[in-house]
Amino acid sequence: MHTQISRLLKDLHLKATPKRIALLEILKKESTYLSPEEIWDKMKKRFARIGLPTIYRILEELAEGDIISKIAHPNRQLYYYYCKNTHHHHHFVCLSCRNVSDIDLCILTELEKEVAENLEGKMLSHIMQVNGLCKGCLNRSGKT
Amino acid sequence: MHTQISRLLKDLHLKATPKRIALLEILKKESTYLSPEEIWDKMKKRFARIGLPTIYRILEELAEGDIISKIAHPNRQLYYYYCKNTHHHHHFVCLSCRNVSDIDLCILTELEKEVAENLEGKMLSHIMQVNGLCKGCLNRSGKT
DNA sequence: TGAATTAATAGAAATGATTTCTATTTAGGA
DNA sequence: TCCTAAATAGAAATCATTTCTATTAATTCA
Repeated sequence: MHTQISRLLKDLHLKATPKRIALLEILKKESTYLSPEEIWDKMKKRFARIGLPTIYRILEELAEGDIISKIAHPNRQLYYYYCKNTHHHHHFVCLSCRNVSDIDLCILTELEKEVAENLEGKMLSHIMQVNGLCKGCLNRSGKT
Repeated sequence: MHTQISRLLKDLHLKATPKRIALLEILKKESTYLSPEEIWDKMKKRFARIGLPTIYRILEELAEGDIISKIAHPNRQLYYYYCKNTHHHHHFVCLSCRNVSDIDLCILTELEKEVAENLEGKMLSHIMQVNGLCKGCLNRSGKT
């Protein structure tokens, strides 16, 4: 049902357009992170006319609304991933197969405390991501 | 003395060229992070002929050798910063005045443990950076 | 239900940080 | 001092991302 997705969008004050719904469905279905162009390719199968800027815009809106998460790849490209896990956490991303695992180490409170108490500053955002090779890719490479 | 800087470069198997030495001097002198173009501007005052690609190349070499550190700005540009602190740590970067403070919370071992034990994966790299407003900028904005 | 209103989109074009390429120069060892 | 590999200049290319404007579509509410 699109109902839940529509609600999700409405809650963000975004109109539930077919393209936004489809994009979210695509990301939800995918188990790995995707690049904007890859998402575009999948969208082109559903829509005769669809521009890449639309993909970028929707991704940005959804990431802004914390519906999807950005993956910062060492190659400096951005990728996007839909994560069911809604509480604050971080990701271990496999650079080989693009799988994403949650890391539940919560450093958020400690960081905020450190910044507030020791530095007397204000934390606005933080980036925290672990890149590596997942279990599956390690095993596979070992067998080569 | 350039001697220490020369040694630093030699240890990385990089020739101690005047430009590499000057770039490191510039970064060492600076208390904030700088963009490649800003570094270029400063270098142009010392060298009649100097190309921006050279700046990028040197910065990459030095960052690769852990002599300087990259600052990933939310605006998606890279900045560079010379940090005296040589042990593993992370940075609190002020988005307003560009000051950098060290954060000594060491999550590295916990992360590695989490990845190795829970996920059975291999950590290759991690990004961890806290963005915000430093004490000085907070006070300044309060007085406005 | 059907305009009216406002947001969303297409498509082309621009942007701009970063990289690549080739000829030339230079550092550092022999 | 000479040689050779490494470093650099300068121009050009790359390419992810953004901007712009005209057009279309979703929602509102009479």
